[in-house]
Amino acid sequence: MEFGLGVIRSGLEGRRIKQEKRSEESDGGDEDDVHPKEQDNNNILVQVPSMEDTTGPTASSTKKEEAEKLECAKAEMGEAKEENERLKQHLERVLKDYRSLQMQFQDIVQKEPKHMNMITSEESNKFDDDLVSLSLGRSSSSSSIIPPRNNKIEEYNKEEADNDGDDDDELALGLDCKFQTNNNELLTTRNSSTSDEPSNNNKDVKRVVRDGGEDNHEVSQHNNNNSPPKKPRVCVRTRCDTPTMNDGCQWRKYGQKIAKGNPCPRAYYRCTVAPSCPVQRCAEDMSILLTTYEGNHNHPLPLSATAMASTTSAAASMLMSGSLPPSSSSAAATTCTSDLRGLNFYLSNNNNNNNNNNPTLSSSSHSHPTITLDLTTTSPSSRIFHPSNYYNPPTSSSLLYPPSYSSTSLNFSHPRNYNNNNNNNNVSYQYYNHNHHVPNYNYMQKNSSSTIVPPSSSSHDANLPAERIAAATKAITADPKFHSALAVALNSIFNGGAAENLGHAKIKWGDHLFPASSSL
DNA sequence: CGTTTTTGACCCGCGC
DNA sequence: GCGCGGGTCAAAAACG
Repeated sequence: MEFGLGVIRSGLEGRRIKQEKRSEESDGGDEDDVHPKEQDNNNILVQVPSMEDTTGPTASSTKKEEAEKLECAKAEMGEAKEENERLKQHLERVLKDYRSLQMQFQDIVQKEPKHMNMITSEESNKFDDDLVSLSLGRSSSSSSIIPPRNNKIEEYNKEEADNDGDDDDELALGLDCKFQTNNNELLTTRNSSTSDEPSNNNKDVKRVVRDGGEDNHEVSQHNNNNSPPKKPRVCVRTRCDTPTMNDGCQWRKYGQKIAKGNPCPRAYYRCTVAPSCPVQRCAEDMSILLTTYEGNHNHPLPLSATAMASTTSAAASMLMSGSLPPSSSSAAATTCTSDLRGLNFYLSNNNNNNNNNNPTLSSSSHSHPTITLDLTTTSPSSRIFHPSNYYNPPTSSSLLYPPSYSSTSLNFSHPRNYNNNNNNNNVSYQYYNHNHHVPNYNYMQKNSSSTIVPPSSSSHDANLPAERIAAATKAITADPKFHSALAVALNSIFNGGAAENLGHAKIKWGDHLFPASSSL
């Protein structure tokens, strides 16, 4: 961890890091998967001097030593290979467990349709994991969303009919998530317009507003004010040492500002494949990286980027659909935050949390509706759904959130570091490992006009995050009150390369609490 | 030479 | 209306 180095490594440092990163990527993704032991072995092999260098009276003994070293290195390499095989088997086993878990999940959903608030049980039964689309490519119907509840459905259907054909072939990515049902219907949650659309597409926003109550005040206010709705933002707090979070996308920095009261500059990034994706880093704790996603990708995403995109998409869906519990709710783990950019709150919240170190998901209020996924902390799974263990009474300032936006925090469990509160950096570390499968983005940029075909889904490594994210996204959008659904999504990301901790993950659905890995 | 980063200027929304 | 701060622009610099 490089405390004090600075958030945005300006000048040479930042550039050096990026260049190093590029060189790593250009070496080929598979090489990044080399087990540390194998890397060590490679080093050993390289360090073995050439036989030609051994001359003189000590040549024979040197040769002997070298031969021993070589044998030793070979032995270690063999061990590493064996371990690699074991890990592969482990991964396969976890995948199998995961699919088994999916089956359990579907069984539960089918048995208890009462938990499905946003969609009917029939619709939920139609879902097939193989048919889940995360809206990561071209969408044929951008306007189809989860129908509103109550008697607004008719109105929704009317609008839907009027809208048919208007948005065909629209590129919609990022903050959309879409489920394809068995009868080829597309169920999409839409939170904001794509960059190609007018930003004030109130119709889309209105459709995801829940009827009645005060949960929808944020969006309805937009409508009342005749002002364009602000795009939802999804903040992801992670611990990492790099200037930006490696989320699978390629970002280009276009600006930097010194935020008042923040020693770390806030950098602005755009997705270089297409505009509209600013990313910010802003933190007091130098190890904290706050990445804010706003807007939708309007281009196909590399598979490795779909995990974060779909997670943020799902989170934004929850936010904009008003499915997050109101701040006044007595729902578990609900806290109030005054301001997204009031990072003091988040940081102090964590720091003062008596080592609970619970990852939190917070939707906070500002000019933009924002939801924050706090991935910097860990929590014992035994506390996951016991809010009294980690609920922090809101500070006086945290109660000052504007009424226009609900301010909500969800808590979820992070299975990693189950017993290790001091190893927070593992979170980001594992995430970066996850990006070892990042495709060659230079290719994408140079061939931006051509169709980008994602890697074959037959690859376990590449497919795993998207697969899990798909299930998680489905869970989130299926039941807006399912707080822990986001945990599924985030577990999906962070468990991509470390199956050994899945045994600590628990997923709650309705009254059911079951481990993420059924056999562990 | 093309791409990316840096950085000061500018725009705009919001609060007072 | 004014000031502040967030966000963006664009020219210059840096880099491979």
